[in-house]
Amino acid sequence: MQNLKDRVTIYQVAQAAGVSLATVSRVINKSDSVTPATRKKVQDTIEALGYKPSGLAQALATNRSTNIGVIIPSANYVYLANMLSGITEVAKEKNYTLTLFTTSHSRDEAISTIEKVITAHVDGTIIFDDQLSADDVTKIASYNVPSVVIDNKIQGDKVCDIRFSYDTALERLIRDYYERDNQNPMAFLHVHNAGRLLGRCEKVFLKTHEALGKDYRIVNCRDSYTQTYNQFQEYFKDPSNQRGFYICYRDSIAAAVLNAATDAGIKVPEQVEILSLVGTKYSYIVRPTLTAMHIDMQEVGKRAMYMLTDLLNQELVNKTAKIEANLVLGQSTKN
Amino acid sequence: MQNLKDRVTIYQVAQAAGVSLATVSRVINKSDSVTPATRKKVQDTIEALGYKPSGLAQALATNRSTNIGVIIPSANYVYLANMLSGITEVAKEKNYTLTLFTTSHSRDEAISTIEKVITAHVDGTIIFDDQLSADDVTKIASYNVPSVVIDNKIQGDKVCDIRFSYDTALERLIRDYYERDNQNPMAFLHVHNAGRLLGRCEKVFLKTHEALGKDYRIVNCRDSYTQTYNQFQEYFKDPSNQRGFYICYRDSIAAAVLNAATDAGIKVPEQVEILSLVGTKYSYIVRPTLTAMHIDMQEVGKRAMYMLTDLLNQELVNKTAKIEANLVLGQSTKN
DNA sequence: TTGTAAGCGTTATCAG
DNA sequence: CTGATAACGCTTACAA
Repeated sequence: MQNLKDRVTIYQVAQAAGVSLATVSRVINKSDSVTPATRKKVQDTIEALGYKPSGLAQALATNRSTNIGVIIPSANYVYLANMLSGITEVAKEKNYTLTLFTTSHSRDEAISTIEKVITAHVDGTIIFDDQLSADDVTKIASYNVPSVVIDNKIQGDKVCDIRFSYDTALERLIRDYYERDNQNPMAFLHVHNAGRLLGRCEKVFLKTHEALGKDYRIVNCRDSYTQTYNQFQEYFKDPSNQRGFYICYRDSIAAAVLNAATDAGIKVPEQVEILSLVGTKYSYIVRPTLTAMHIDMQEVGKRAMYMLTDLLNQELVNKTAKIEANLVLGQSTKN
Repeated sequence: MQNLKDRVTIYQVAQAAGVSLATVSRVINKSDSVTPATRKKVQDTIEALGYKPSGLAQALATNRSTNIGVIIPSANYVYLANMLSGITEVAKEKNYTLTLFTTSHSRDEAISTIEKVITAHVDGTIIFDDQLSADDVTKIASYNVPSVVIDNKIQGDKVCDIRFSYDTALERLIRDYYERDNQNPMAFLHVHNAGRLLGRCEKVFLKTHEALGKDYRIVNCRDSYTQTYNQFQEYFKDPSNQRGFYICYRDSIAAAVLNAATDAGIKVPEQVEILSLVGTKYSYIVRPTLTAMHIDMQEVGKRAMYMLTDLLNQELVNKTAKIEANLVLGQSTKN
């Protein structure tokens, strides 16, 4: 244990132990070809000097940083935090370190993120970000960093993906609703620029309604609890809005609609029904509980990290994984 | 733009541009001493070849990784995600990259995390983790990596801290409660190993009750919504528990108590009052809304990152910052 | 089994 | 203003 400013280097250890740096290197890399005696000697002086190898130098020499990059729009969403948690778990198991890149939902940030990822010299990336296109991912891959991409259909030499499937569950839910002879049109809360996932759901919503020949509503709103809450306080003043089924992006938005309704004395689910598309644990913490589509994001994170390590070891068999969203019924819908 | 496997190096750029690598280095480092003509020539071939400098090599040469480590128990808590979000924002501004280290609430993980942080060669760390002691932080500092420590009183040559203060607000809240001539004893939900913050609050709770000569209760529970919810479903069956004031660690726990109460037909706040110590936005999403102590963790993250960059630039004036928790009244308490 | 020496891709100090 | 050349701390053939 030392207290000096400068790091102890492998060279100093070698000198103190009376061996060459190659031998020290062999010891820290657990190479077998080294006498127990010298191994011990080296280990002791490593201990005595408090030597820790420089990951930087190792990475430069081996061309492996044991570091993987995670690209997300922000750390501030519960479902992303859940995913991050799953990633960290497996990363630890596989002895990788994580570096975080956020794009703040902006294209400009996304561009500069790509640069950063490349100079950062990560061994691979996990990407869950709507700002990054297939071209961007290919560009990253062209610098020899493989990626697993979440919620985007991209595959290539060094790219695999994990896709979410909401289609079946969502379509069935819509059909079921009208079969229970509900005549109030469903409403879809459209959030501008909220990304692919919501976009795909909206498409399913539209298609299914067209197929059924049913009317529907699109309500524009923001991706913020407070703003949506305020908006729906106004919205629910109109009696014609006080009935119907509202499909919301995520728990916060659904909760905003839910609270605006109940705070205005509207009965949920008797008058107004609500669905959250991206459910987290908050869907069962609010009252009434929210009916929500669930995907275990922690599991997605783990899966992504496993796929990535397989990809890095060139032993990945399946280049794509599909994860079905699960409808969990709560008290915010009638059935 | 190239598609080859191996990275383009500075040397290849130099050769292609017909200059020495020193010149290329000057160009990418925006050194002034280089002719506009050659600068352009170099920049063009950099563009043409799609060259990105290796951060690894730069770090090794300059002894600066422009990378800071964040040490937290898990990414899976909302308030930590908020903090992370604040950190990323400033990190981006200051051109630092973030690497994430999680200790999973375990001492063993914490130990190995220290090793990892040191070999990772980060320029500094932000630590919000109860598993790391002052000694651990000092050890990290002895390897010449400065730290800002959150919610722990540690200062040193290269260490500064940000502390949370709950004492004043909490004590006043308790005194106010009994002055409103409430005779039902308050209850403190004790979570085993939940860390310093809760421990300090418990101490204030005990001291204030002793000073007032009031009875109190300690209820043991787990740091999990579901478990606490189940526990309190049982707990509230006992009529003697159906009155009182419950002080809970964080929103999830408070919501568990809240829901267990309301689901059992107990009136909140008329019969049972509830306080959350670590409030997040979920405290105003549940119904009734939760009275909670709030600290803006996003702001804490920003502040931490600012302190760290100041520390790194040796221009930090104040080695410690204190942040007062803010009591925000909701519907879960009477006043 | 161990040591020597040539990289890994930069920066930085000299001369020129 | 530009070009050699020596670090930076480590790994890894190749020799011994």
